[in-house]
Amino acid sequence: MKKIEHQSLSDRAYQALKDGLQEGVFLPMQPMVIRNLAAEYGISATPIREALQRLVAERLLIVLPNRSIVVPRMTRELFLDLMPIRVSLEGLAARLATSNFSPKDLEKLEKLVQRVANAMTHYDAKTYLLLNREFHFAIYEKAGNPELLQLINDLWLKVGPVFTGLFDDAYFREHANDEHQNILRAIKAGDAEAAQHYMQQDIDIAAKALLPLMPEDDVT
Amino acid sequence: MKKIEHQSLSDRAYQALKDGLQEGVFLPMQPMVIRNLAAEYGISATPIREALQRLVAERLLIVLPNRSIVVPRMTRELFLDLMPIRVSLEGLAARLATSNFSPKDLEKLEKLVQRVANAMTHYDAKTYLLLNREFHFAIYEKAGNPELLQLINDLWLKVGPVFTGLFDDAYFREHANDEHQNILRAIKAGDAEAAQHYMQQDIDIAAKALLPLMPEDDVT
DNA sequence: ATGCGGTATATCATATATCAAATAGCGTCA
DNA sequence: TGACGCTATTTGATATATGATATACCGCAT
Repeated sequence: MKKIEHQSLSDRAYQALKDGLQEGVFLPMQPMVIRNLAAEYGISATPIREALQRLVAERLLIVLPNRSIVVPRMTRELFLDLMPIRVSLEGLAARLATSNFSPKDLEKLEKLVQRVANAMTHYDAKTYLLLNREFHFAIYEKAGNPELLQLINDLWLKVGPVFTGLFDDAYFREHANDEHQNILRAIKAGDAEAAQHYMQQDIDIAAKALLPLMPEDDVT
Repeated sequence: MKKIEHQSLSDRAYQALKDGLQEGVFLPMQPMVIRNLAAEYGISATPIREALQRLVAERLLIVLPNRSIVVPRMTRELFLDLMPIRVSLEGLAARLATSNFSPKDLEKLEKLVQRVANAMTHYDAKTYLLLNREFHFAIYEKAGNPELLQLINDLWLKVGPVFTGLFDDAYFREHANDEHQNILRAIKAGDAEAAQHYMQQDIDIAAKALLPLMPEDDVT
């Protein structure tokens, strides 16, 4: 008998909004009006308001001076602030994870590297992005540090929407999977420092590919 | 004419609760009952609930399976999870900060190191803790990365309450300010790598002093 | 003494009404 | 035409009532 899982409306609204964020449904700087969202989701304003406030507390949304809540526009400055943090935390995660892989885990990781390569060969940006994320989190989860995983997940939610620009960069397209292979090799060799190094390289290269796409500071 | 700053009840409740957290007013694992807090603060349940949910979203509070909200008890495991993150982020902040100090900033930092030493000489734990925090954040703020500063601030909110145990450790009492002096020297020399290294040492030494005080995993 | 069922109570979650604040729109005046 | 004042409207914030869920307590049967 399957346990009945109760989920509050607030939690469900939160998840729906978060999915919408990930899918880029909400335009940056466009007010997310509580009453409209409530009507759209067929529930009252309260759980919507709670879900929005929660996303604000998680810094995925911001409150403007007129109190409306919006998806922040990614700016060059914010992007530059986030990158060293990602390098630092994701490098740490790769280092912590390195000694925690079973042969089965390694096999899975190998398959992911291959599938990433395949997606790139076919210029399949959408699949690439999904698999890239899967590859990275297959490693970060092995770090065995829930707090760290959560922080990294939050970071990805913030910068995720701009990853779609990665395929615009020819250098990136050609070298993107090199670092994945280097990371994999280091992990297989149990070389935590190397894994950290190549993970940081991967993030650095991606950041350099994306930076030209970042708008100058907000001109709202 | 001073601008009239409007602050919502929800924001004010949030700040009051956060202050309470910092001062250790709320016992770990003791339910924070919305109605009681609302009565105590003289406002309705809604802004209290919002403030609590916000603190949950920031992971400073947790929701138990029975839906009550509590301050999580710091466990050995959580502590061990948080420390490498602190080492990583606060080391990064020290490194980023190193080239951003004016002579006046350095003077201020020097005074703080002296005052920390003074508090230790007088076995003044309370003053020590305040000044220690002030010293650290004087540096982190110089990193010029608001996202990073926020993350570090959050981490300090989580582990802050257990810092009171630092004075219990004789080794720590004797060596605590050594690293501060090393950090200061590195910053004055503009040596970002050294500043990072000594900052990480400082956090590491403090963690080792605190670890014996950490209870085994939750036995609620 | 223990386990079970039912009821009462406590407390969270949600809906709704109302209040508070911001903005839009309109008319008037210089 | 632009600035100002006023009103209406929109939208967030809060209060309150009610629904939903969890827990405590009691009585009864074994």
